[in-house]
Amino acid sequence: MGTPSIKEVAQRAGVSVGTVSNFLNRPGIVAPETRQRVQDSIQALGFVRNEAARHLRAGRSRTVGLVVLDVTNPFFTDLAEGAEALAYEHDTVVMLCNSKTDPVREGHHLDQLEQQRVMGILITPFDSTDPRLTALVDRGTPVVLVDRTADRGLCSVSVDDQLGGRLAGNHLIESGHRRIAFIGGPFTMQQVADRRAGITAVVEEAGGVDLQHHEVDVMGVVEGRAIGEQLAALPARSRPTAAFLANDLLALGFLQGMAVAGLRVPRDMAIVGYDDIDFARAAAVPLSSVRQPAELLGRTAMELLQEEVESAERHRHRQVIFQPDLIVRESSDFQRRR
Amino acid sequence: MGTPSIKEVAQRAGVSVGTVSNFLNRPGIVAPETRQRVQDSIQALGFVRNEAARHLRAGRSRTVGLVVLDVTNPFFTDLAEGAEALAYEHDTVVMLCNSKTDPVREGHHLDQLEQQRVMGILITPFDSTDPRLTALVDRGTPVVLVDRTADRGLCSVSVDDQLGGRLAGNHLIESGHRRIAFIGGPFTMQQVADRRAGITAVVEEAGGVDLQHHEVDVMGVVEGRAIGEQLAALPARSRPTAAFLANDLLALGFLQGMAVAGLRVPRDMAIVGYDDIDFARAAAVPLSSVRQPAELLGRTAMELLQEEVESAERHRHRQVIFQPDLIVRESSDFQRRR
DNA sequence: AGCCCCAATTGAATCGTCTAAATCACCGAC
DNA sequence: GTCGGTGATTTAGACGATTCAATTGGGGCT
Repeated sequence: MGTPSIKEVAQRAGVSVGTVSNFLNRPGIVAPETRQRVQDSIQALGFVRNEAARHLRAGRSRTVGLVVLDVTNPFFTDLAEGAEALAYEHDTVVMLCNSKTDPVREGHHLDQLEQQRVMGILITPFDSTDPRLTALVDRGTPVVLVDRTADRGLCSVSVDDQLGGRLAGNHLIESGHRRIAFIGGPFTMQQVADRRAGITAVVEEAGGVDLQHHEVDVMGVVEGRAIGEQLAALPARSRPTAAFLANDLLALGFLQGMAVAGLRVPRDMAIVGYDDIDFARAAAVPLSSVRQPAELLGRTAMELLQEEVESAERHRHRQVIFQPDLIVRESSDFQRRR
Repeated sequence: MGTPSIKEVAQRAGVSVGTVSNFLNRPGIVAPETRQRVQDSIQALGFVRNEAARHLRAGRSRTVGLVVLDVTNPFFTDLAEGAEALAYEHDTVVMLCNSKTDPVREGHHLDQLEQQRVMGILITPFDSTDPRLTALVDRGTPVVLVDRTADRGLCSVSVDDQLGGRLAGNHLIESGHRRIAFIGGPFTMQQVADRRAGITAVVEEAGGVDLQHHEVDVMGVVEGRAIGEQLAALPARSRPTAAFLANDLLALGFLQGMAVAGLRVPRDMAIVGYDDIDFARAAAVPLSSVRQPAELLGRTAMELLQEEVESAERHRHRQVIFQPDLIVRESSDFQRRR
């Protein structure tokens, strides 16, 4: 009635279940005409392998969990793309989970993934020091941090966010800006904190530059626009002349806010975003942005995980760190006279 | 060594596996102090239920596959939100799969989901007549079409796309537009075809209106902007004065294209989008859009699926159809004198 | 004392697949 | 004609949780 099992396939083909299993896993050792009979039987019955049984038997699932902060952010889908590409080569499936920057949702997803005994988890955690993560590892589920640097016993793949912040800051300072806004949040998130630390450092080194900080709960277009309108409403004398946003969605929103308020970009307000997502380039005013190699991040994270799974015991955790690049476009391409 | 099983929990608590299972599934029938002992044992060993084993025994998984055309489109994530909310109430997990409007990827996801014996699949298919879908159902995996109307033996949840097209078309015609562009694609996709049919119908009814059609491969911001720049380059005399875009991402891109070309919206070009995603409202020029109840769609689809799974045999497939609403905002709010 | 009943617990069978060891059939060589 | 060998196939447990029929141990009642 339900889906046929290997047993029924065997029966119809007049062989034992072992042979069918061999056909599926080691077709080479099955005699050609037997192979044909089994093949026909599978076809006729519409047999589909039962992954749950395989998994139970193997003790390990063939899926990898990928938990990201925001699936609507192209940065994360590009990242997922990279991870999936490599997973595909390893005959492995990726289960995409959206935590929406909410620790409760994140926890729920982790629970589910652990119950499913996933091969491993790639995660951009809300809080990378969460003890839950190491607990997972202790109980046998490998975890690789993505877009976060691990300090303790974990693999991680990240981009030097401090450097990213410095690149953006230097660029704005060199363009003559003396009042700069940093916008991002929550500040407790490591990436945001690092980017902020980067620009803060160069601002202090430069001297005579005023850096103000604006925190948001979620880094989306809507929030960016709100902050943009808020800043635009300030009198020109005290308003920042440049803004560095901790991701491109914020920056795109911010840009919209400027348009609504009638401020020109970059003349009245220079903008630098982060991630360099595809439509940063396609924005009304093409957006300067700190580029991260999203796809490579995802691919490398999956690589580390596969490595960890395969070499098991003698695995040494690694922290891979990539360098960001500043891509200057029209939104910040304006020399401000002192 | 690996994760402890129910057996080890039982041993440590000095009870049988049956009792541990009872504790997990029907705690009420376990004596209070036994319950405590089992609880302690679980805690001490860090026991985590093995979903694969439950699933194998139950013959049915507790996860539902949700295959969407584009996870970066907020319409689909809102939809996913609705589906997940209801899934949560049914103690069920949603596996989000992104087909990226690519039939090959879609097929791969369907294969994986079937091997996992998911409880059911919610899908916005590339092609709703794909025989693969009915094959799935025949082999025992319930399928609910989302944002598509099923003709044959399937449940579906959709929005009246022809009506949506009519609403947009009427609005533009009544505002005095006589040269209108419809932009979307691929035209083979049912929703796109229906929206186009809707506006085509009202255009024909009105008479004296010129409707031109532009097809795109993928409905994203980048494509919208490209078409926008293309139309903006036409001489004002022959250029359409209004555009109806088959989704909001296209419309947002189109709007950017106008800004780049220096055309004013809505004076030089009126714009109506589709889906009414959150940041249609937040765009530089707030976007008129045909609203679909995304979250409700997702929730209802999951409802139909749960219903189908539970009532099994005596289930009658249903096609739920919602009505769209036109939300008029600044991007089309301009009376054009004839 | 004998009986019954109820609550609590146990034990065994089951789900579908995989694997290692065992069996079988067949062939050629001595 | 027997032995060894090879290649193909079968058999018999696992894997971990669930379920249901069977068992145990008290109480309460007559």
